[in-house]
Amino acid sequence: MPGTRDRILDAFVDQLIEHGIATVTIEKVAERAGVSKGGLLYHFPAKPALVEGLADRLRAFTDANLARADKHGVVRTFLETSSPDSNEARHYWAVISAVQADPGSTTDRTRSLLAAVFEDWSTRLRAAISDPILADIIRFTGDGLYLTAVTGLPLPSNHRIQNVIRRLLAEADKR
Amino acid sequence: MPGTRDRILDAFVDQLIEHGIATVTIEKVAERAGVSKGGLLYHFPAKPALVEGLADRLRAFTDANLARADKHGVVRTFLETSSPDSNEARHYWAVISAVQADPGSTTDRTRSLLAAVFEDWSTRLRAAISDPILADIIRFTGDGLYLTAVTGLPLPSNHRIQNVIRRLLAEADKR
Amino acid sequence: MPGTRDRILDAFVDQLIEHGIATVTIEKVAERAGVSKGGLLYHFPAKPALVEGLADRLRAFTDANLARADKHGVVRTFLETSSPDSNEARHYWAVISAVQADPGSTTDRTRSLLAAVFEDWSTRLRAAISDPILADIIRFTGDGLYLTAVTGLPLPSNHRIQNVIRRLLAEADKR
Amino acid sequence: MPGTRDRILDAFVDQLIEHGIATVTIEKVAERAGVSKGGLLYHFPAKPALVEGLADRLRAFTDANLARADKHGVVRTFLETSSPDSNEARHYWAVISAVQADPGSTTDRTRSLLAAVFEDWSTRLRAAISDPILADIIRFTGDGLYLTAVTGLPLPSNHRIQNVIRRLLAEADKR
DNA sequence: ACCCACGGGACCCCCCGTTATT
DNA sequence: AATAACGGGGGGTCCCGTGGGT
Repeated sequence: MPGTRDRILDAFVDQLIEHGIATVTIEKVAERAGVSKGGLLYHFPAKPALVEGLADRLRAFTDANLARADKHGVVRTFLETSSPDSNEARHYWAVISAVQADPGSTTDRTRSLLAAVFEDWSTRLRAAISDPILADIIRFTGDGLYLTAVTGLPLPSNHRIQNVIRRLLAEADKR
Repeated sequence: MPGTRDRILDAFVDQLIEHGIATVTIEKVAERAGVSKGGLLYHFPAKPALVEGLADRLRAFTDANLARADKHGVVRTFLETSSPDSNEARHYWAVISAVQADPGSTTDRTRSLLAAVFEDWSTRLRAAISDPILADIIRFTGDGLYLTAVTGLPLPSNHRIQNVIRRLLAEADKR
Repeated sequence: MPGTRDRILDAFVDQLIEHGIATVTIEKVAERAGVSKGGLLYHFPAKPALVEGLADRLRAFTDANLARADKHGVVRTFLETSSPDSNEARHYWAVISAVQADPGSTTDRTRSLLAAVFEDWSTRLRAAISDPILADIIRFTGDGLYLTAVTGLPLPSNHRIQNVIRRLLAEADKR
Repeated sequence: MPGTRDRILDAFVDQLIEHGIATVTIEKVAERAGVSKGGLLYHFPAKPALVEGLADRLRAFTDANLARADKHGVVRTFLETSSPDSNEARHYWAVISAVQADPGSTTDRTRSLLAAVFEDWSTRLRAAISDPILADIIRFTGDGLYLTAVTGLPLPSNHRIQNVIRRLLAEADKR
């Protein structure tokens, strides 16, 4: 059984993905995590701390994926972790949502953790692909794909998406 | 002097872009628009109606840009309107933010207006570019670029962005 | 076609009886009457005036019934007008509801019109029935019956109610 | 010192009886109960819950009175509890007022509690009085008396009221 | 480590009544 | 006689965070 802290963060992410950041209240998260509100606030003294907890886990997930990228290939790993179902992607979106919805109540640490994750992938892609412009294109395509999915906008058919991925992989190999 | 309705919607977009959806309260919007709370609610009886008003204007902006695309070129126009400063992009983001923050309180009309705008650009790009996979890549790159900017994530230097755009324009011309 | 004033008062009574005094807003009444809110407020400058208009009509209905009582018998007429469907009973209840819900915003005129109607029936019953105690019993039974029905409490079967009425008529005749 | 819940319900009843249901706001009730708005809402998450709390207490008062009726006589106890000053009568009226003012926001539980109290008295009266028609007359007279008092309509002199009660007691004894 | 009871601020929205206009 | 647009107050309730207790 995972620790209380992790159960709380899981509940936060789940609630946000399912119903949107505006519906994420301390009470609902606590309930989903099977704790009382007081219990939650013991672990995370206030809402920004919750988001920071998410950012910390995002950092951890990213580190794991970056390590995996050494063996499986950077481009492939990047595009895989961009799938809206991956833990990294879910946390990525959760933190972005929270920060974006109310930038005023975001801790500096959250902001820099988020930016670092973004930069790390960008750097790694540019290191792995000799053509730097193509690296950026891959980076933005991945983000566009992912954000389109996560914002609920209509996605092209899976077939088309696979074609996009194949093409980018091929281009990256060519150079 | 623009009509009250439009002043209200302007204030809504401005507040959201500047401070995030969580800070958009009826009262602040009313104040920014120079109208009383009651006056605002006369025109938009509830918050979802405000978002729907935004979606209507997004539709109008998109129509104008789609028309312009016939003369200026689809790819170029698309990438231009993706600039976070364009009226279309601002409305696009505002509506996405609102829908995403609380999908439960979004009208069906808002949802379908938003999806239609997305689809219209996608269709137009695929019609203008003979290589359909490239069309999708351009589409997602544009979205990724735009959403990165608008979510406050670190953007690459302007130089790099221009290179990406130039490359995509060249590729689209080639085929 | 009835005048606007009467259409408004009809709408007021209908809305109150159907959905309760708390749901009676100027706007809803206006809509039901097919007038704009401004139109309504032209005829009744404020809410207490509306209730007073109702009390005036209650007075008129009561006068008609009191006149009818001379021919049809006081007890019988009283019990008939106590039926929750009669116009007098509906107005009676509407005014009582309004006064009771917020005695603070009731005009003196409304209050005295209401009391007068009550007293007039009481006096007339006592004049018609030689036994004054029986007259009071009939009076209160009628009110109890009526108020039970109008407050939505469970009524005895119609058979039982008819028995009550028959018994009271017989007793009144006896003395 | 009574529990917070009870202090809140007391304040609710007092405010309603003194100034009418339309003046019963959460804030005023909280203030009268010496608790903050938030504190009140902790115990009663919404207004209908408050009314339901009243209905629960009405049920309790009624049970106590029904028990007392075994020793003191049903008719006498019924007419006594119909006095507008009794706790049962006050709660009875408060719940009826609330339900009647806005039937749409009444919980099913409140409705059935109210109806059950009404029926229980009715049944008990009919069991105690051999003449069922007289039982109904007593029932409605009691209600009429009580509701007349509580709605602020002019009551006959106390002397006349006592006569009515004496007469009914005598009639009930006779058969 | 966790929970219950509570204070208090804010937000949404309702609703009344006024004013300018026709 | 009637309407549209608007100002402004207030009520319900949500939600955060605190503090005492276990």
